[in-house]
Amino acid sequence: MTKVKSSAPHGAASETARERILRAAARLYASRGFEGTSLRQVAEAAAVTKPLVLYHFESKERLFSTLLREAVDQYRRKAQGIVARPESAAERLRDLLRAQVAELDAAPEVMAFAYEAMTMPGMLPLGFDYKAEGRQLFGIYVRLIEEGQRRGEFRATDPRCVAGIAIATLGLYANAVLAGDLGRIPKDLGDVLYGLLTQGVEARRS
Amino acid sequence: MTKVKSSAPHGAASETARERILRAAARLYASRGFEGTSLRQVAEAAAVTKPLVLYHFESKERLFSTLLREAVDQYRRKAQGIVARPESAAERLRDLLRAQVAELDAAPEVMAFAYEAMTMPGMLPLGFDYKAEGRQLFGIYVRLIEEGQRRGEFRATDPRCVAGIAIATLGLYANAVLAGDLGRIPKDLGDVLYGLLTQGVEARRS
DNA sequence: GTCTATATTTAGATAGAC
DNA sequence: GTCTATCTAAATATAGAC
Repeated sequence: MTKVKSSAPHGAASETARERILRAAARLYASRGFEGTSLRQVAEAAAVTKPLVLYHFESKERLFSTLLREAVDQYRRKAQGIVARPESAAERLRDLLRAQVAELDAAPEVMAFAYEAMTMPGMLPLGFDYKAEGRQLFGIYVRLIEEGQRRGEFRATDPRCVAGIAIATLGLYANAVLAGDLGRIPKDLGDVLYGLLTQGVEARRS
Repeated sequence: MTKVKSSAPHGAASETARERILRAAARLYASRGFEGTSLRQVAEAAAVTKPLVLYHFESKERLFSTLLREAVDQYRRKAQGIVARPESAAERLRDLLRAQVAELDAAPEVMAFAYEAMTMPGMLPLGFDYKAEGRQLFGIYVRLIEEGQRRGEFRATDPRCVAGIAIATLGLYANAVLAGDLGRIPKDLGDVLYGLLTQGVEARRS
């Protein structure tokens, strides 16, 4: 711990250079990909110099992996907390979608970045299997659908397809917001997605 | 037209260097993105030299735009042919999904490449608005859903969310195949996706 | 922690022989 | 059409002052 000479203490509101770098990197990686983003661009977007980025994160790869690990850990912890609840599978699916939509709305650049890193066919030469983390989140959805099927709440269909639909759609919305095609995430996106996932679009005869 | 001195005539089976370059580029762009893919990598994957790539395509950007235009044109023509049929909206939606799944299965690297280019938040400095092309395909889905709603076949919900679900899911499967997470596209993916999109996962009381 | 150099590698692209 | 050799610009990363 070094001496605090700026106005804000360590964890406080005023944004440190390190935090600015992480935010700028998430946005750039989401937009241009890992190899499409240079340290110069990150430094400029964060209003610092290139060597300072390397001072804080050691290398371009470490900046990427730090960012990804933090994002995925956060999503996974929240998701695990929701699926562990003693409710019906349908209710937990609804809450899981709502929670992920809330995270998407709060930081679309982080979700777009994480989705891209997870689904990208190529494997970046990082020191850890970052895609295994993403598969865990996917697995949470799959197990929830399977549980609902065992309980008779959900019909027999490929649970991985259902999980894929949910995650892919969140990724698409994240990209749409970042691209400016969508001003903001619709407040009820979680419920709309839940409604489509469980009921479909087809009109019912009453 | 230059003199034909190799064994195969212009449009024939034996793969030309030009075609090998296009295939290799689709795969690499899908995996690593535009800026993450170097001409050296494209040349190596196509088993030619770097200057030959530039001889055929003039620049890295022109290689990318040639590839994207051909892919999107193909998808759009086929989609327009299907939605113009005199059938119910539900039947056309099913056929559209089946057709896109067939294209996904035939060339997953092309669909993954096109999906990534279309949904990527950042805009590459190419000479044309390549994302407008993708929005046309999206619009085909949206109008089909809206028509189904007017006919009373589909219930009232956000048609853009339905279109997004369909397209995003196809993109995810394309990436999964390319990444090796999925051996092959399931034969019935079009029907499974259609079933989920129209009926949802929820079990019905009979 | 933050900066100004600068070293080193690799990128996209061209020239010119065959 | 395809190659070898080479140019120029930009990338990641380091050294060292403050």
